[in-house]
Amino acid sequence: MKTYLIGDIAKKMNVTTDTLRYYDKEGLLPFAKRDEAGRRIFTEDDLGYVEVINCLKKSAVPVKKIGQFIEWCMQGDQTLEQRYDFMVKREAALERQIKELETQLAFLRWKKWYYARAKAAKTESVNFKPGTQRSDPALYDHYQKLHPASNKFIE
Amino acid sequence: MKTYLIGDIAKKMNVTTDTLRYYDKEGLLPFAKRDEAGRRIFTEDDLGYVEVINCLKKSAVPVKKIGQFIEWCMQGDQTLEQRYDFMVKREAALERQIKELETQLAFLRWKKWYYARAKAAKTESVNFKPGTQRSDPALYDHYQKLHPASNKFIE
DNA sequence: TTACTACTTGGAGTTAACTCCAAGTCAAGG
DNA sequence: CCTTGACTTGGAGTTAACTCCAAGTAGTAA
Repeated sequence: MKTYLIGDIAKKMNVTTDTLRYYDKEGLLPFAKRDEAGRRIFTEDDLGYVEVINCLKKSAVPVKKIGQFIEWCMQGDQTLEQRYDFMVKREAALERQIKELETQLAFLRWKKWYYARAKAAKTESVNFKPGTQRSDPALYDHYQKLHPASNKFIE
Repeated sequence: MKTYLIGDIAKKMNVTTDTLRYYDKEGLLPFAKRDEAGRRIFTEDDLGYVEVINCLKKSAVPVKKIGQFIEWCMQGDQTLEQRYDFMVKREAALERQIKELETQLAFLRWKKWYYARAKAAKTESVNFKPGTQRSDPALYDHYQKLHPASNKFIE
């Protein structure tokens, strides 16, 4: 059966071998066996775990929590409930995070428009509320009319 | 004119006053003046900067980069180009990040479905490719037919 | 007036996630 | 057979972003 060394996995995950050894120390790779030379070997089966670790990492799940999940995987069928609950919680957390980022994106786009307008006038003051140094609320209203909320999901 | 102390801003941003003093040390709050007692005072005008800092923080922009942006703000109209470019880059980065998270969310949902199925059977082995310990590719195909890609944007 | 907060500074400590290094082992290619 | 490169361990160092003192001052409410 095809096996992989730590460097192969590093390439797949786009991390360094040092990072993988750190993950191993933290309990993320208990499934890795060793060959006669003491080198970590990964099987085709292990790639499934690697994929999960990668996904959780990219979803900003802390290493310790990933370790907990992998530990459950090692314990077999008695932890199916925990693993399901884990996925439910992560799904909810990620949905929240994406919504949060959508909000920030909308703000960034308003600021981009704001600076485009200031740049065209060669002065930020065209955006100010008369007699102040801060953005005119009427300008934001105007922006919102020009840019009705997009990025709505198809349900 | 209405002014604010550090604690007021902390409440608005939902951070501690220690965190705000750390931000000040890092150059994020150069607009803050001091009262006779040496306390930082924030004006209505400053709230605009606070809002931007908050947005960039939530978008995972490092403190140093936020500091650079605020510095440009302090330099006036000669940096409008940089500030516009900054917003363009941040918009693109955030769009990329959201797309990445959408991908991970899709994976998490598949795994949730996978564990729901395993849980119902009281054993993960119902999901395995016969003769192996890993997920049957045919199962994933099946899942994809049941769950056609949603979360597409309205353009 | 007295107590109670909220603020000030400087600086030390913490945590997560790497990142790097030294010294050594092993295997495959020429 | 020898070199080269990939691996091994243990452990130290780094970075970002806080987080937590201690010691002191200043404004507010009873």
